[in-house]
Amino acid sequence: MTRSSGIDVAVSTAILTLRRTERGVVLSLPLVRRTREPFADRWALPGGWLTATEAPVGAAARTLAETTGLAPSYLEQLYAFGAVDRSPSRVVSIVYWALLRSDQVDAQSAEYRRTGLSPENVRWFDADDLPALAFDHAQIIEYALWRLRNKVGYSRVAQGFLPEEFTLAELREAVETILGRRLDPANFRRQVESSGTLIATDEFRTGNHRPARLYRSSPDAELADRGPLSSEEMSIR
Amino acid sequence: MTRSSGIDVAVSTAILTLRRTERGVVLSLPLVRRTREPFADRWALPGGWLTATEAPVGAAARTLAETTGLAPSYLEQLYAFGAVDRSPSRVVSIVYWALLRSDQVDAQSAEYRRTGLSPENVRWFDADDLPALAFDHAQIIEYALWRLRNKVGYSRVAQGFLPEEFTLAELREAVETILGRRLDPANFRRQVESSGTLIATDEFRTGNHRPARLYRSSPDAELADRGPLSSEEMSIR
DNA sequence: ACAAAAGTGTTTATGGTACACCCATGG
DNA sequence: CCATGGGTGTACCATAAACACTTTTGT
Repeated sequence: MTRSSGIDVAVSTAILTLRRTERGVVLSLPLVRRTREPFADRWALPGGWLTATEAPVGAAARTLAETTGLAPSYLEQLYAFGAVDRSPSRVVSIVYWALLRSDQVDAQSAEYRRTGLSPENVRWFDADDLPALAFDHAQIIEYALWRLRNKVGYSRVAQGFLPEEFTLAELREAVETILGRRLDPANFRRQVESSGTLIATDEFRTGNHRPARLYRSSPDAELADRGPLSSEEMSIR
Repeated sequence: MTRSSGIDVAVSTAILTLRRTERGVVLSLPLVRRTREPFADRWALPGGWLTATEAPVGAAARTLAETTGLAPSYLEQLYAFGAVDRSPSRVVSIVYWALLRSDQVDAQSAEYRRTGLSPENVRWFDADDLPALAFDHAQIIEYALWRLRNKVGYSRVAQGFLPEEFTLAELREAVETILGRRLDPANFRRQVESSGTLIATDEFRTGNHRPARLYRSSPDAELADRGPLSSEEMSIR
């Protein structure tokens, strides 16, 4: 039997969320500091080896939970990277990309600050201010961001960043951050309203000005097309 | 070292072309009859094990050439399939999809008929009339066709099926076959002309009626976005 | 001359964009 | 009552769809 011996399979995930910082809302992602060679002490995408009894998407969900303690609101395969020279040993990485609700990330961070114990070797970075990365992870993140920016235009992935209930201004701010440009509030409202992906509640967010109606994601559909995980998904659901 | 031992990596390719049959032009693809277990005697996508010294895209191009004797006009990664139960042994398949120029396929078939020697265990099937397939290859082909139909709407992949020079009616027939519906010739002409992806020649195809101008694909751009193969592609180019 | 495909013109609908304007609340 | 964001109305422009019409060839 001639098989592909000598090739290891890894699963990594680009985990994206929106964080409120001094310079406004920014796209952020958690990275893990490597403890071994190759690329010891460099930052890398969370991940690990694919085990014999685990589906790739399951491995992605597991490592995501291990590094962040959270469940993703969206998870999709990004690409399989397998160039011969991308690692000293021969590694094929199946990379996923995921979205986390920013309120859950904020709650998590507050919890860490409160208890004083936060995960070692995990840190959140702004997507536009990344450190030197291990392997080809810089290009991978670049591609994940491209995919996100692309998909936000024809799907409702942006809702994956937001809590259960949100205002249209909050949804618009998320999209604006992803795209890196401002949108017309009036036109944004009409587009998203006519798309039928939102459910208006009777509640309002009260603040400094006129209260804004709260919406929630319509539950009857996916945030976006996630590809052919029909069969794969069986094993995780 | 805990690695992903026990997992084999395969590369398969859904190779698509258009063939002229009794019932008009149809989407077709070559399948290979398996000679071993599992799924012996079943039809399957062309492919093989990923070797330690080969990039996945290179393996796809190689097996494609081995089964068809042709070079693809388009080649893109489709998805990495890795469900635990998709094969008796643990196999992760990195699947690509490719387009072949129909004139090259026709010439190849004519050559085989002429010489009498055609590849054993390889046969072309209509995409809408497939036999029982090995593994999860039926779903894989379904997804490849979905991707093609999707991408034909916002790129010029359809040109990958056509020879060097072609008429707008031929391009339209290709798109109509992919989408499974008729298009308005006048509107189709304007859209493709204004897209700037075609170069008009001074030649005309003479036939039963008014001669049609021949066009060729503009060479300065890809047929479609093929994802992040920047680094991978280095090794094959 | 006629059939049929190549190619042009015109009308209408639709969706996005820009922007003026009104509404409701906190201060 | 004023500043500010929430929310509505409307004109404008680009593109897609539908379809009438002209052109050019083979028979």
